[in-house]
Amino acid sequence: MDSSTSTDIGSLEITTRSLHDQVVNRVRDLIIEAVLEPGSRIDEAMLIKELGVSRTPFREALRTLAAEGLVIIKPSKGVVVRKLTREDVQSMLEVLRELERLAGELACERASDRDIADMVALHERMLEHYATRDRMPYYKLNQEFHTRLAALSGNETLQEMQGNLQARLKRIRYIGNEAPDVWADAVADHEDMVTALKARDGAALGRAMWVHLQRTWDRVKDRV
Amino acid sequence: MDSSTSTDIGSLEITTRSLHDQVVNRVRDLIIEAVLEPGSRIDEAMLIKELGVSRTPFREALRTLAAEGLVIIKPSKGVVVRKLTREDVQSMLEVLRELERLAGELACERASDRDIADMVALHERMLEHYATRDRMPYYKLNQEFHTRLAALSGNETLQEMQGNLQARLKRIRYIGNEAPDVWADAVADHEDMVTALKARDGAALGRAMWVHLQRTWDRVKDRV
DNA sequence: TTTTTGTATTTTGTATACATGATAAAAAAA
DNA sequence: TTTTTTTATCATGTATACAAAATACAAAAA
Repeated sequence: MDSSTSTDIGSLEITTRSLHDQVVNRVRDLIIEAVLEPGSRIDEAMLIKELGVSRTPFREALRTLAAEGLVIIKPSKGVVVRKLTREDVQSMLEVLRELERLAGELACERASDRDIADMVALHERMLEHYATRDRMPYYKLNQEFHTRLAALSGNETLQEMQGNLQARLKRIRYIGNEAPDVWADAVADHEDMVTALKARDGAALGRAMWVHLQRTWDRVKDRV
Repeated sequence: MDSSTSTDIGSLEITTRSLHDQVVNRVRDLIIEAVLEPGSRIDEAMLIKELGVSRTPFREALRTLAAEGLVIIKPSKGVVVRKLTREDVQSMLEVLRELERLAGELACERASDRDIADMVALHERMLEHYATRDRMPYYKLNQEFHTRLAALSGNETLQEMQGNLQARLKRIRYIGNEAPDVWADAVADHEDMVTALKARDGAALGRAMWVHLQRTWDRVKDRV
């Protein structure tokens, strides 16, 4: 073998992910960050030039994103970024609420002490960002908190579906956290969650997560 | 306009679905019916000849099916039909259980009297097939029962995710119904559901559906 | 002026060709 | 004979070319 691959140190591997995967992730981010605006048409010719790929992997990527519910492919018409209606958001949060409640219950049964300690540490870092009112880092850790709690459920399907809904709702959630009093409520909710998790009280954690997402809906429902 | 389109009678429109959609549905059925066996490699060259399409729509279809969780695409290696492990099935049923419980609760709130009457009628048709031990037609109506109940929830996201899990588990469920005593149990479960639905007792219906799916797991867990 | 009809242009859908990486087979070395 | 290395073959990934449909535009008729 040649010298570049002979020194095979752990995480230094060449990550030559397929173009498909790269395009999926790139375009997904563009949608989540609203660079590609909800409801707007995706100009294939323009984007493939921008991304420097051919139509084949790009169109395959759109099929994947369509299956994830982020874009709508209208046959022979084109592709538009999915625009969430009020009903869409409500139905997603209604489902996400149950998924996260279940995640909370299962996490209390299945997480290791170490896992729980990590969650507590994550929560404390969130509190620090709240103290200094650093919205963006708080927001990112918040996403991670929910993602990791889903992981602690030990249920892959749950994790997958929670991740999917979280991606679809990402922008919405960000919007919902703008008012300061709302932020304080969210922090209080998290406090309840962490308390329940430390006590491994599944029912209480499930309830806390359910309530948290119910409040999320209350917060965002007037803005969609 | 010309004469063929001037008489614009409702459902007479030309349904020239894209090759992509046709291939997705066709291959999905092949997987569900186990013509393409779990764990087996999908021979692209062979199947496109069989289906009479070119690689492009076929490969796009595989991306869609991968996103649905029915196949696994291994980069540069090929595509295999996803083989469900015991853990996969358990995690799916664990989630499906909660989704259907939620569907039951919401259906009691949101379904019209007409909807409920239709469900009861469907149930009665199922009983007839049970009386004559016609397994296949019973099985098909059973699928429809669960699908329609999800629809009555009025929650599109729930419907979508329930449909997805149902598709992934289709074969498993069929297997689970083989023993006659098991079948009797399932019928009894459905009796409880219909009773609760008629009374619009959301909590009871939710519980009945939860229990039904819990039993599904008990039935199939030794076979996967 | 407005509507209709035909035509040009653009966009989308599908097929095919080419490139790259993986696997299997054969040849060379141990 | 076994192992290694090289080479050939095949499958997959990507790009491009061609076909068909949709849209935009212009000319003709009302």
